Amino acid sequence: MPELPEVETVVRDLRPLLTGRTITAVRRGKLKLRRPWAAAADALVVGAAVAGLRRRGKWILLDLAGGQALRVHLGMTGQLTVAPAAEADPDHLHFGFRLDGPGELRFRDPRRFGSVEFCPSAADAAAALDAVMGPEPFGLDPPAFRAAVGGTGRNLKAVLLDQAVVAGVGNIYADEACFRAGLHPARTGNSLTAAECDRLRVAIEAVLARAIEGRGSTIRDYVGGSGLRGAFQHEHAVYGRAGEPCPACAAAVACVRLAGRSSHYCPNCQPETPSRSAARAPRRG
DNA sequence: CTGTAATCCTGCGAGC
DNA sequence: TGCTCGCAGGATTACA
Repeated sequence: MPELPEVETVVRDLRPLLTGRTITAVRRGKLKLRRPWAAAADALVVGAAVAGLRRRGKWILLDLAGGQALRVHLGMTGQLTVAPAAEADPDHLHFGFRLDGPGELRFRDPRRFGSVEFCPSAADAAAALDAVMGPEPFGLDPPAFRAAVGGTGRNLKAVLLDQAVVAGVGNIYADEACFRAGLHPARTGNSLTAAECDRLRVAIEAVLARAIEGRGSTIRDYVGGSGLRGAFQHEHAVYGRAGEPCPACAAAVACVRLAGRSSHYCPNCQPETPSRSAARAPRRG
């Protein structure tokens, strides 16, 4: 499932492949995606050069030289790749942007939770994202983070999934961050001490940075912009490992439902009722 | 302010 | 082996 590290990997892969290239034709599938593509946008995109790519949370903004943008969300199973134009179409292909030269930018998405939209103004599109999304999770402001987490009675899982608190965290990295911080995901934000808030903030940044280094987690469908799979799933401490031993203490990883999502944790390293002896972050090796 | 659940969707694995 | 069924979940919305 593409979360921040996966989306960042796609952007980094695609940037050198797309920047400076011109879109020469647009192919579109018939099936609807999560958000609509305006039919009139086909003509506006053809002839446009790609000025750059950026990521905001789990969103991708593909800037065009004329000041417009394509806004992409990978949803659950979206794949945004550059492939040889001569390569046969895969199933579930929804967009093909032919480029000058041999390549084609393709959007494939079996489950169709993703979207590709044309934005007349890249600046407006970026501002719209900023308006609803919290800060990027690198270089978070400690007091602001403490205020956001400590000021709510929601559980940590819900808080971390809330894009308005921190942008880009999804189910996998919410669980992994809680594990690294030694915090039970059912703890409420306002039950955390300042030190625990700080630990959580550091854990979020660390796990996301490490996951980017591993090119993200490929659970099922995810691939980067060049079609390569991720490797960070091999480093998951708790996500998807219910019943398996905790890497820190070998206790069986537990799975409960929080905020409507499966939530994995170590009952030993992440006690629900914090005690002084157990309130230490587990080590990962 | 909370939480819960439905909505969108297909693939896959478990169970029989 | 083939069927059904439940689950996976990002963002949004409705409702309790």
